[in-house]
Amino acid sequence: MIQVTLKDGSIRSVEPGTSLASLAASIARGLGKAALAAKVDGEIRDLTYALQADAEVEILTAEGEEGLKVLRHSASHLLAQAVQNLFPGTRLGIGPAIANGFYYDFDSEHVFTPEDLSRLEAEMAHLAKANFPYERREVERGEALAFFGGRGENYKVELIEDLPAGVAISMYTQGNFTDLCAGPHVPATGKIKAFKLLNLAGAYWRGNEKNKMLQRIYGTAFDKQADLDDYLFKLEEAKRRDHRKLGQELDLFSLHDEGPGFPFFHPKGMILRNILEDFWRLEHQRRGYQEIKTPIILNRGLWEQSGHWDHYKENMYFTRIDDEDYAVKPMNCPGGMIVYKSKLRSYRDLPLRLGELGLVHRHELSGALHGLLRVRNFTQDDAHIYMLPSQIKDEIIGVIDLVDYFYRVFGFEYHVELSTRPEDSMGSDEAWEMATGALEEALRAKGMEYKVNPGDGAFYGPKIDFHLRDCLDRTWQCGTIQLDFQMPEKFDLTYVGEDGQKHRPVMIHRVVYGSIERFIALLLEQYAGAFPTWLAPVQVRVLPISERHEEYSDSVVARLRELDIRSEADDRREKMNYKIREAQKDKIPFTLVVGDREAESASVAVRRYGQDNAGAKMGVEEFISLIQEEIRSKKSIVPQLHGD
RNA sequence: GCCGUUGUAGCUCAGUCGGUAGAGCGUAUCCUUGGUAAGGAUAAGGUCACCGGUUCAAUCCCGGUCAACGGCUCCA
Repeated sequence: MIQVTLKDGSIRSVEPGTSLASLAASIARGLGKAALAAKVDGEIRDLTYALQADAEVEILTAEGEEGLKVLRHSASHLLAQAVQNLFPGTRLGIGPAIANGFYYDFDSEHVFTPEDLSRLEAEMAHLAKANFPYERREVERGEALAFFGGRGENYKVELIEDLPAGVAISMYTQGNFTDLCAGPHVPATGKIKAFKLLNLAGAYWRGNEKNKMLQRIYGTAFDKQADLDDYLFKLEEAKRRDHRKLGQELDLFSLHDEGPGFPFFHPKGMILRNILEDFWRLEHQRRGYQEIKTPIILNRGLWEQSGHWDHYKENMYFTRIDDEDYAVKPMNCPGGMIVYKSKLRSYRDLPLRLGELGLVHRHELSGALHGLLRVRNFTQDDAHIYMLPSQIKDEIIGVIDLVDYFYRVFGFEYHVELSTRPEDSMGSDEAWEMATGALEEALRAKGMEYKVNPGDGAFYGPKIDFHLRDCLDRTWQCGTIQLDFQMPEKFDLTYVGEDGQKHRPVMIHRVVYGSIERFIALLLEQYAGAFPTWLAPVQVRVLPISERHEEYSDSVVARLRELDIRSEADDRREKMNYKIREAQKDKIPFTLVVGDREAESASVAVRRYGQDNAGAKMGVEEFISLIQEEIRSKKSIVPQLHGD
């Protein structure tokens, strides 16, 4: 007998050779039915796996993330089977489970259309009903190559050839379909009950743009239809809070054919921008930053000196002035260098923190543009910190704290990534190691968790990136801290040390919002367009009940405006219900209804955004202190994200 | 940039199997003077993305361009 330790700590004795399926069934009949796979000593296995020695076992069901992942991976095989049945000759790429579902990449003569998706779903349902078991077979490399080679599956052959020697090569078969796959899988296709194919996309084989583009089909699968319906509903909800839609509805900004990727900001969008910038200036001033502004177009020589000409040219725009080459700045740093060098600096001046809200232009690929999240010109809330080597750690920590403070104010959750040296970069290995080490050290000192992105750094230095999430769960880099030993060298930056000699400063490039545009997009999605009072373009709308209340309504607006509370009156000849509805649709934090009763007593009837009840009547001055406190405290209510 | 889809009024969308277009919302004007999510009437508003081709005739069919959307690649 062997001893099996279950997740709850209990121990069971079973015969050697007992399968995980029968173990699950012996624990509870329900578990036997729900089991999809199991974790044995940390490794996820098929239920057919036979236990041979003492082990820790956790039965996985679709209730848990890992079980759901196995289910989705199996669903991708089901899709591949359906595709090959309906479109014979289609060659297979890869088909993994991903965050909220799965995909499979295909190479087919046939170009898949959205209509094909429902046909494929029907075929998948048919194959699921047949309840084919997923059968695992481990084979020799030669056999695997012969099998897939014989079927013309050149992508699978390539995968097998790249597998390191000594690795077990396994194939899974369900009915008439066999795929190269490490597994594990659910016991049989019948386990896949609730699934949906979502969209079609092109994807380069192995993610390399030099390779052929395959056709990718995305889908998702859940344990129960109700869960699937719930997920699809959430997707619809997410679309409702899409910043592109809200930006138009709330009249914040627009995008036009005349300037693809170059956003137009409307009056209300400008209010928001300006608030974000005012807040930024205030907080930076408090932390010892000074502000500068450098030109948007600068001479070619500067960009050659900075390395951008060699390493960033594809992303830059150029122009000619008086027969000389100029470039539109894609980054603010070279201009900042010139400011640093405009006078002699002493070690006493360091750390020197120079901030710049700089408008940069980058030529992004046309297919990459996305609302305000990916544009071709944007304002970076940049700053460059010039310092002594001994100040590096404290300065990085200072920036980490600053970013954290900002994101907290807006109620953002974020995660951190550390990006290391890319292939196309400049500088010595030692400098890169030193810089990367310094960033890591600061992260460790803050006790922050982070993910490493090898090769994702800037061409002049490694970086710490802060990522925020959009309404569709995609993450976007916003804040970043980049340690740079190259630019000071390239530009021969110096400071005069205690010893009276010239020394080389170290510098940090950093942004907090990242880009004002991107940050606004994420704020819109974060609040679903219902901005907290301090950010709302219109904070108060006053609704006079009839024409004879206009005078009073105007006096209330005038009083509020006197105190810089952004207010307006809606004195259209419309019914109260109509005006209330509009004020709610415009997501204005406070709607004040004024009629005879209010005019007589210098009061207002306050209705808050999103609250159904007719609000309380209160004195004008009382309302003013309420809203002022709310603005001062930057109070925000973050609506539930993603409904979960 | 690549793959796929889409492009009709300010917005959301119908429609025309080839005979130059329609609704709702919004806007304007008039009526209604109203108490917490849509009162009524009338009117204005479109080179059917753009450029070519086929045709007696193109918004519709074909080709190209541009843009948007979903991805891939890339990135704040």
